[in-house]
Amino acid sequence: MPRGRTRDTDAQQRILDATIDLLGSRGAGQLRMDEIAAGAGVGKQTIYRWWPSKHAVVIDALLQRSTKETPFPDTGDARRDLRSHMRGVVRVFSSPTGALIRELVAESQVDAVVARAFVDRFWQPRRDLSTAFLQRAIERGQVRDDIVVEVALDAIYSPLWSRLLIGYGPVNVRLVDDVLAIVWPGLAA
Amino acid sequence: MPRGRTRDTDAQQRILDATIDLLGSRGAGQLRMDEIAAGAGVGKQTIYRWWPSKHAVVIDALLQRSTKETPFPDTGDARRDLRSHMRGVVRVFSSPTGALIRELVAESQVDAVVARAFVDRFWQPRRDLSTAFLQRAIERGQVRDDIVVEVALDAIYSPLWSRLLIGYGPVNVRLVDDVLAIVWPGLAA
Amino acid sequence: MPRGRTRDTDAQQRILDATIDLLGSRGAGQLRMDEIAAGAGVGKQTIYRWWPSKHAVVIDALLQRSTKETPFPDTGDARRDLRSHMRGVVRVFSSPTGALIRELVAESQVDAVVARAFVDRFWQPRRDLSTAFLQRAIERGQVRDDIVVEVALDAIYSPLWSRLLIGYGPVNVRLVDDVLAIVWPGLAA
Amino acid sequence: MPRGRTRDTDAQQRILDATIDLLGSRGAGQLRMDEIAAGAGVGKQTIYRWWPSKHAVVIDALLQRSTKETPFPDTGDARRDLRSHMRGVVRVFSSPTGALIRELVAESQVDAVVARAFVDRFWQPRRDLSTAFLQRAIERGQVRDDIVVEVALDAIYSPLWSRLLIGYGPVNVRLVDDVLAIVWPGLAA
DNA sequence: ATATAAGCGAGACGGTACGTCTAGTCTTATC
DNA sequence: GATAAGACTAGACGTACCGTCTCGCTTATAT
Repeated sequence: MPRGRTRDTDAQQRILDATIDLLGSRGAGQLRMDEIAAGAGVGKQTIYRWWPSKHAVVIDALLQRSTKETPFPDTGDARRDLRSHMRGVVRVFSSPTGALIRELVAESQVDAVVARAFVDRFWQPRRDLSTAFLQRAIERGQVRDDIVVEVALDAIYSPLWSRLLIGYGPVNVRLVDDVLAIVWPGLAA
Repeated sequence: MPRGRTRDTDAQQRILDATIDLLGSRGAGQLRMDEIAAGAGVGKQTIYRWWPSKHAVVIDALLQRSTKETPFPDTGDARRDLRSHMRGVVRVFSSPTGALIRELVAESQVDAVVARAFVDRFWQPRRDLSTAFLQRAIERGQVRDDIVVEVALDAIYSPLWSRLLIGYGPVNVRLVDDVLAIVWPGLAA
Repeated sequence: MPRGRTRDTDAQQRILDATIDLLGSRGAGQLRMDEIAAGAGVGKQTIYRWWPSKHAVVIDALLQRSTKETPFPDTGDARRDLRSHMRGVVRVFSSPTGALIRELVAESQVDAVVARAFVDRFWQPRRDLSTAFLQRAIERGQVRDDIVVEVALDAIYSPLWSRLLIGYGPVNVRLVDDVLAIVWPGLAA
Repeated sequence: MPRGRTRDTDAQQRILDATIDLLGSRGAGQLRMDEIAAGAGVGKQTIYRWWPSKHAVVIDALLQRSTKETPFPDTGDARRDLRSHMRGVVRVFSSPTGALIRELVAESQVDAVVARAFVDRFWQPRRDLSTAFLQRAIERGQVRDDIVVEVALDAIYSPLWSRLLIGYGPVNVRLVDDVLAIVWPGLAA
């Protein structure tokens, strides 16, 4: 065993929790390093030991919080499963996680490193799950096989994203059904 | 007419131009009040006299620059007209105007006043034109009359927006055609 | 006679009055050009038409206000006349004129032009009167003829000035008598 | 002992040094916070953390620089000792310290807090030394015991001060002798 | 009577320094 | 030796005030 004080592994968790608390309660853009540190009962240096920047913390907080938040059911009915997943996305957007996402998208406009990390670590893994879902549905013959999958997913999900980010309209269950009503005809086999 | 020296509209224009130059050349988040003032040959106070915040300037710059940038043609063929308009949007997103939009969306996550102004002054007027277009197409019998127009427009345009803001894929002419391929079947009468 | 509207000589007076009012009521360092203009019901340009800077106005206000404020009596008794004059100085220092003087001395530390103007136009004329008074007393045989007159006047008056400017002690009638008690023996023939 | 990084006394010293350099080389009123910070290699916040205002820095610079600059000799000959001390004051007034003093007196006209600090921390301690000196001389029978000590010191020193601050005449060794020639007769027992 | 011209109040202008804020780094005493 | 505390550098922010410039109005002389 090395000498000296042992690492406080709990601190890392408290930092992520404080990040979510602050962003969730005050909204995107109101996050201060001093406050994360104070809220976690931690020195700022401890944060910077593990993360290179404020937004790296936010990404990890987002990843930890949102793991398995929106699973894909597999009932065999592709439309129903998709609807179920989209409802999960709506719930996430309305939760504190929504504030984390908004914070990161805001910073993504400014900082290409954050943008890259957000896409690679948050967006793409979830997109991959959706892609797999859609391809399964194609193989089962529930969805047409001549569509561009990537763009199909855009048509399905991006209305939720643009409303989250621009705020011109509600993000709710009703929206999910309206989107499907319009998009599904172009997808169904 | 009020007494006193009148507002220097040339200075106002130089401020908006400097804003666009700086945002266009350096990207969102790289805009500094001192630099706008220096670039416009203006004192900072002159900016603050007429705009309440940096982002109010950006909104005005955006509005001035983007007027009539993406007109709606009316050939009678709704799909063709829509495609033409979407290509215009793609062009705008790739121009310096795209940087203005990204700057404002970033700030919208943080500042509700900016978010409101962006929607009311930029987004909604353009959305109204799109809405009118779609309703015209419905009346002509080219588009189904049982869709939710607002959501239909989301399905059409939001893929462009989410790619602009999140950056997971290209925003180009190809995307326009792919989106139409998926969405149009659900719209066509 | 030149064409055009004639100068409003009353405005000049209102400017000086406003300057004294503001300095007198709020103290040195609290004088703003905008407020002088507003107080005098005048545009700032009108002030700058007649005076090159804010402190040039203050000097003129001081000169106008203090003319003949502290006359030298001539009773034939040099000590008594001197005491009477010093009492006048004490009164001036306690009046709004004191604030004008403090303002100008403050600016004199910073601006050599103001310093020069203050000495040449305010200080030296008064000093000349004192010098004349002292020389008269020497001629009459009431004051020794082997003193350096300039320095004798310093010994007499500068205690009042240093107290005005540094504020370590009161400037009152009692001080006048105490100063004379100490200095007069070195002056009396 | 409190936790956390301790005050960087070297930075503190560099701030005071930069203050003296700037004031000494450019004169009173030419001191800029940004330049002190740049000259000291320090952030502005560090200055404001330890001093409430620019002039609080100047006072501390003055105190540090002038400690023991003008000691009182004690040869037993009061007039000679006084002359020696006054020559020290003349030297100080001609040094960069003179610029610090002029800066503080200028601000004293405007800011009562600075005025109070200047008197309490700089003026009064030195005045106390002079008072003690004079009382010693009285006890030794070299100076009359019926004078007001405070005013005697005014008569001695204030000619130097009023010339420093108003600038109507030189502050040099000659002045010291001339002042003593006039004032000493009123003091000597 | 009309044209011309200077002075005027109002207030916008360019510029400079201010004091504040917060990111990310560095240093100390403590555990 | 890792930690909490917190001081550190750097740099943008929004405000205040100076002295200048410009507008439309007023007041006078010259035609």
